[in-house]
Amino acid sequence: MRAVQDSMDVLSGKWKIPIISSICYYNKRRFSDILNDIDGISNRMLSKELKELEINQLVSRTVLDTQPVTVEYKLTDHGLTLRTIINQLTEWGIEHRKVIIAK
Amino acid sequence: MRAVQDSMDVLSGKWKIPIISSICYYNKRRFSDILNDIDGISNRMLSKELKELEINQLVSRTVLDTQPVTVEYKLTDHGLTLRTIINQLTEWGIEHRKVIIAK
DNA sequence: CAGGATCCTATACGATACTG
DNA sequence: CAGTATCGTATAGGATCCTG
Repeated sequence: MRAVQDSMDVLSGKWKIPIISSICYYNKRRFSDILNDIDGISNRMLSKELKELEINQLVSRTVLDTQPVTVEYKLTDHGLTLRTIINQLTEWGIEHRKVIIAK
Repeated sequence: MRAVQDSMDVLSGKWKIPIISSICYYNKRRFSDILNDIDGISNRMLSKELKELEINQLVSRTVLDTQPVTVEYKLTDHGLTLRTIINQLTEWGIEHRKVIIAK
């Protein structure tokens, strides 16, 4: 189980996967856009989680020379390897909903 | 992002995925065996998480008529649909470890 | 063996306000 | 716009002991 626990150490929590999903879906995504994509997240949490994802090399941060400043997030090559997992989790969420409602 | 958040509502946390992995790997698994499979989990947490997984219809519980009582956990059909995701998360954990160490 | 009860701590998370 | 600071609450989780 060790390997899967390593994954969850990085991906667990309420927001990591949704954040990665947002960036993945749009390829590049600005802070405020991610904030809007994800239902219920606060700027404090988004900031904190993005920092952790950066430390774990899943996400890269680029400050754009605009006025006012905007910041663009992308998935790193390593982050992109999560793509199929994200897609499957999305499909699974839809199916899961049906199962629970059916009961 | 809604669908992936639905998934994470059910799967998030430190232990759910490792628990599912353990049961999935062995097909059937007893309480004490899962306890041993997963590094660092307490019986309190295992009990609590299994109950939640049962409520979400991912796991089924069977009390065996032995002395003393043993309890066997299996994945439901719905739980089994997580199989490929679990496998990919396992592989990803291994790769992630390499990436982090390489840095 | 499989848990429940109790108690306690850590941290995840939320709300609001502020700044370069 | 993209955060940081501060504060407060809730929940996750750990340790230990107990029981049918």
